[in-house]
Amino acid sequence: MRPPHERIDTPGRRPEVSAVSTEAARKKFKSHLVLKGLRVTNQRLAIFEAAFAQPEHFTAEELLAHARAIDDSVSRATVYRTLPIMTESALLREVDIGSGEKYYRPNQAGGNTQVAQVICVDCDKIFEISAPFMEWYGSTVSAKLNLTPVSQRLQVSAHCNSFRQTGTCKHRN
Amino acid sequence: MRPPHERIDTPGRRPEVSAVSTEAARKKFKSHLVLKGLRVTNQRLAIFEAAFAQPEHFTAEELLAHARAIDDSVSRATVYRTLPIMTESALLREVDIGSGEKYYRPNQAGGNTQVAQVICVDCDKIFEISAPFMEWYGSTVSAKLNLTPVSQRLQVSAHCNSFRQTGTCKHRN
DNA sequence: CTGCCTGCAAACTCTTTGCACGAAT
DNA sequence: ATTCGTGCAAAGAGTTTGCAGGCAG
Repeated sequence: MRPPHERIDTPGRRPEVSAVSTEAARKKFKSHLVLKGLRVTNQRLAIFEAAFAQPEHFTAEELLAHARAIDDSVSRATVYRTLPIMTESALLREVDIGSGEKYYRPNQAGGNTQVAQVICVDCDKIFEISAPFMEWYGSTVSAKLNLTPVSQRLQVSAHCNSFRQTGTCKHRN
Repeated sequence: MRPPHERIDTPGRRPEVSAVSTEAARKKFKSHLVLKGLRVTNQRLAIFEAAFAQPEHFTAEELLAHARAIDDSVSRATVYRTLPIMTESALLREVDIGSGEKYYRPNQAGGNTQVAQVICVDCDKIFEISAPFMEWYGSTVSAKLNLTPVSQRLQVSAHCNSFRQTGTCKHRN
């Protein structure tokens, strides 16, 4: 097997959410709300802004904290109610690494949806790698079972090499 | 990409846990307990037997029910305390499909540990497919990030084609 | 006999939900 | 003026844990 392309997001090459793409996403978010007959509330907007200001994957709890910094009336319940809206509209991707809590991340404009994750088991830091072959694999395998593919995920758990030596991970914490 | 080999476990070709392999596993289980200084209790044995009698992936709750049929003194707590012992000794594999509860499955003797899952989102039925390239992928990608690979998982979520038509899945239920 | 193992029930974590009030349209 | 959205707190699901008594070695 030879993976088509690969692009690794390391700290030195982090895809920052630029102001322009955030603006486009904001528009898309509001449109989506209106289209679905949902209301454009300050809480929903604050949650949106907080989500798109995150440089890394974030949890619901982290999102709550940052959203409250923007609008302190935001409640945990509203965060949990807004997250599905944002994932359904493809503004966010949900990343479940099997750690109890789910992570979220703004989707790139291009809809770069075929991504594998490499997870540092020492600090839960998530690296993402473009892996377009996943989609091909999903289709191929589903076809053999007479199923219609919905999504696929590929995750690698790994130890940080510096952890063994220093006892801590430089990635987070 | 061209996956090296593939083997799909369909109902017609289900890898039954044969009596002989169960016996080998039972020996391994007892050895493991002794080696770790753990005690060989009736409850642990009942849980082992129940696990290896399952023809499909099973949950902790299902395992509890079947273990109780063998020894009705088995408690939920002991099931949850025994599962890690059995996964650490590689007798069971843990399969997390992100559905709230974890699934388990006896490991094949050969240590067929590189398996992808295809999950029917309608009924949660889990198909397994040998995918040895996962290991290669994990190593390759980890190396680039200066990490040491621990494990990898590849999962495809899919709709059962018959579900759209009949409204039910023939796989389970 | 000693100390690990057990069942019970309470605790825990993350997420969802019922309800009455409040705000967007 | 409606009706949907909200915060609060309680409920829920799956899993873990503290404790006192029980059984393996």
